[in-house]
Amino acid sequence: MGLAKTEIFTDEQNQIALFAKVFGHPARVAILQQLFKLDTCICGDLVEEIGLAQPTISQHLKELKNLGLIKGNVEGTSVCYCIDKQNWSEMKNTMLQFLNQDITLQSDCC
Amino acid sequence: MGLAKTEIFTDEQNQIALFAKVFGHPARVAILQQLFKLDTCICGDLVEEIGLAQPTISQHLKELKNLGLIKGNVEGTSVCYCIDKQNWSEMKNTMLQFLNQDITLQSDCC
DNA sequence: TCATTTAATCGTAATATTGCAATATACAAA
DNA sequence: TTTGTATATTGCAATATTACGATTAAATGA
Repeated sequence: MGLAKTEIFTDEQNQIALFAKVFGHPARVAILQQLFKLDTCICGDLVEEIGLAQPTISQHLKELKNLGLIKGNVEGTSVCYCIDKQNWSEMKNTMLQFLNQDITLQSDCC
Repeated sequence: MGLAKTEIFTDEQNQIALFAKVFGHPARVAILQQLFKLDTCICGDLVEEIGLAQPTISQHLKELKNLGLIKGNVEGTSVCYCIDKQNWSEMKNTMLQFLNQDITLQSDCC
């Protein structure tokens, strides 16, 4: 198969999985950290910084953009990417709720 | 390829990606939510609850166990799974640090 | 012992992901 | 217009993931 049976899960479960999936590759983690670190926008310096081929970085950027976590502005021949703070915040709420499930859990059982 | 070039990333980036990857499938999200919800351990009721075949659930449980997020106790013919609170907490710290990167970010740039 | 129950493992088909070379596109400068 | 620069897209090979039927393994009960 190779494809998840999304129809049997809730929207929330699918959404969490979608967000998590995009963080499931170190290159995308590194790209996001770099964008946060520079605060200001960055272009294809990412290719040099990360150390993967340009088409590969471009592909990862596309996935991040598809989820709305980053946005890109064309500036001349180069493109300037940065974090979409609004969408990042919304994503964070969803993920935090999932991660914080343990605070209501009483005791170990096994 | 199909395999990530983990050697060019930091341990932290790879670890974040590993954790995120395991959350990147709705079935594993659902399993974890169910284990949290029941507080007490649950066995292969997960198979009925989730709606995937038994070998599929078993496979997902294995991945969660490999990362240390859950543990399983054999009880007679059945196996009782539950959250490993200690490891969950450690994972959460790592993920929270990643998700909270935005709190130091000043202003939008693009 | 033998049948039953429960869960893990094996094998495999269908599909997804990763990475990059080659190419295309879009813009700027000469 | 031509040339160069930066990025996106295409195509493809290697590998990973998902799902499940068939089987195995382990424990219980008759």
